Amino acid sequence: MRASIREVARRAGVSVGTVSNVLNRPEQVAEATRVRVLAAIDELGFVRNEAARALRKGSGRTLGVLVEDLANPYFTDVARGAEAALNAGGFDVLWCTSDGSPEKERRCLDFLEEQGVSGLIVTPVGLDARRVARLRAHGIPVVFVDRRIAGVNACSVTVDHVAGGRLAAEHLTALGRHDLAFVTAEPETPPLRQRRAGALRALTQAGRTAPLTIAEPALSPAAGRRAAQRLLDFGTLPDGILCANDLIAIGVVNELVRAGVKVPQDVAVVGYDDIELAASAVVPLTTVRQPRRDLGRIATELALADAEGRHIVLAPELVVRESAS
Amino acid sequence: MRASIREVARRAGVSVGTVSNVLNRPEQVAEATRVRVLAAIDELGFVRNEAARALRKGSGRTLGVLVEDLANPYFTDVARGAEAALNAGGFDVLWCTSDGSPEKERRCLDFLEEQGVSGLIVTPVGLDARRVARLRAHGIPVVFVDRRIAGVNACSVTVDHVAGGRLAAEHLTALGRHDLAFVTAEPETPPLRQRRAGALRALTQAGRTAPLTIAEPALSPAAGRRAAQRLLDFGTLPDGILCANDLIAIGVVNELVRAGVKVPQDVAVVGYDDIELAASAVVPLTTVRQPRRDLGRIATELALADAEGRHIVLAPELVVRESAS
DNA sequence: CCCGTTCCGTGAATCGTTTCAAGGTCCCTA
DNA sequence: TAGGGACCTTGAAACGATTCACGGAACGGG
Repeated sequence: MRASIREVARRAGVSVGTVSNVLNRPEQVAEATRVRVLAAIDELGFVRNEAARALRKGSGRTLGVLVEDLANPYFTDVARGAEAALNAGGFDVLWCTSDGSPEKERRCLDFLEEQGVSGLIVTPVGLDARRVARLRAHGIPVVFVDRRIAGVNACSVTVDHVAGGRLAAEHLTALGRHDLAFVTAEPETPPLRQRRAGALRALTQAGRTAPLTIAEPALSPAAGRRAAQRLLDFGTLPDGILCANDLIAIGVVNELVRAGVKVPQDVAVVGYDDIELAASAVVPLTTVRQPRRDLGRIATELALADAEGRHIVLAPELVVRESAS
Repeated sequence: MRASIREVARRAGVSVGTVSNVLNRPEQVAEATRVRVLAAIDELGFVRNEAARALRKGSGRTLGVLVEDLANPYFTDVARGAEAALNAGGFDVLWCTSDGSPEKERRCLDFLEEQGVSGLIVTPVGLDARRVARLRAHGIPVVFVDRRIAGVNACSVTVDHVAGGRLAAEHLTALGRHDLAFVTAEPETPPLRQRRAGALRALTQAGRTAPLTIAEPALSPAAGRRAAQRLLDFGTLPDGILCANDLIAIGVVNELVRAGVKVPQDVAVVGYDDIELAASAVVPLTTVRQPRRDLGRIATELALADAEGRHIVLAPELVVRESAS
């Protein structure tokens, strides 16, 4: 069915070792032989059997990337950053999504471990220290991205979300907005909690009252719309809204605009992430940019270098557009 | 480093064959033995080496899914439909993205073939008949999804985009909109061309003039905004706009709303895909829904069944919301 | 008590590739 | 012409799981 290295060897009139050399160390093979072997490979449509190669070499040339949700552009960008860096290093990526479920996360880890990945990049959901220890014991370096898990000994690349929340809050107060609301998702993952904590800290340090917090069950535009509806129903609107991410912020802005509320004149809105959509929203979104591709790239480098106990924290950056200016 | 089946066998005091039986045919192993083996597996943290298994069995338990762009929610949903169906069948998915580049598509196919996938689901970009023939000769069934390639003998699952374009156009004319524009991307992939052709045919059949066509280099909200700007610059707006997909439509609507144009009163806008964002746009989007998860699911079933020459065409459905009503 | 069955477990062969010690040519130099 | 490199090529031993023909044990019926 599928030609093996042995048949290529027979067709080219050489030994299997030579074919392998052509594949892996072409410079050690005489020009004439190499040409003959390559011709045989082409004629037979030979494709290397990666399973056999991985078995022999002890580990593959793939890295596992396990993110929470590929429908969220934030993760897609992290993933792309990782992929670019990996391809440059001659590796390929095995993608998995946990969909936020510890159960599915476990299944994905099983899969990736069985596949013999030589490293793992994860946005952890329910991952425990024991599992990570086993992975490391099996020679698979683990790098956390976007968030860490307390007490687990693995590298991580994160963004300083506390600083990000602070940036957002300080921007709104600098604009003279003091009656604020914070829209987040429930249950709150650590990054979301940190953003809110950063904002809160900035406000209390400035002697302001804590913002009203509204939680919706998802991080989607639909959730944002519902949150804005709830605010509208209260009768009295805040003059500034901090959102846990851009998708929610887009929903909030859409609902406000629809209700005839002027953004930013009546209510200023700040998002988080700076996804591509943010700039082309009805009212271009002021937001806190995360260096997403860098997250992916650096995580990859740590994983490939099999680094120990390094924790990289990247700085977020405020991007001012019209929705809060 | 990583325990093998042999060490498990030694620890449990049985032969490797028995361990393999516990793993693959547990009912054929006596209760007491099985318990002992499972305990050994647990103590050693044994994980099956999929490379060895795949090598011996001749092919893995994975399917390759190669889509154009995971950042487009359309593909994410197709992908999810496929994953759900695959997991149900005991398979796992290897994701790849071609980013619309034939070169990257080739690399991904090489990768997937080396990995020994037992089937392939592809939104083809530059795939030629020869390559597909080779894949089939290697025992890998290929299923095209979203679009087909002329003259290539492979199963396909597509949506009737001509009918979809027609639905959109007829809806606008039924609303009394006769001065239309069509916003698309350049270069136009077959599905886009078909949508436009369907719309055009519906209009000419109704004795209407062809719509003005505007092409932008991408299928993004940013592109939609630019297209709308160009329309605004013309001075005289159409009263209906057909968009090649929802992402573009969202950009168009956003820009129009920003410019003070009333949607749908002044200009009605119709999208295509019915992605999640469509329903929570500033003006909820009237659009043509594609059964995306069904696309993924059916493609999976065809691939697993190793079907021959079947071409499934699914029907699109008009979803009327506020942007054109 | 013997034979047939059923139930479990064994161990060696096998998958396709990589690796490496060993051997073979050829050429250059002394 | 012998000796020594440099350069190529070979062949066999792994890697770890699966499979299967075979054999031992236990049991029941005649």
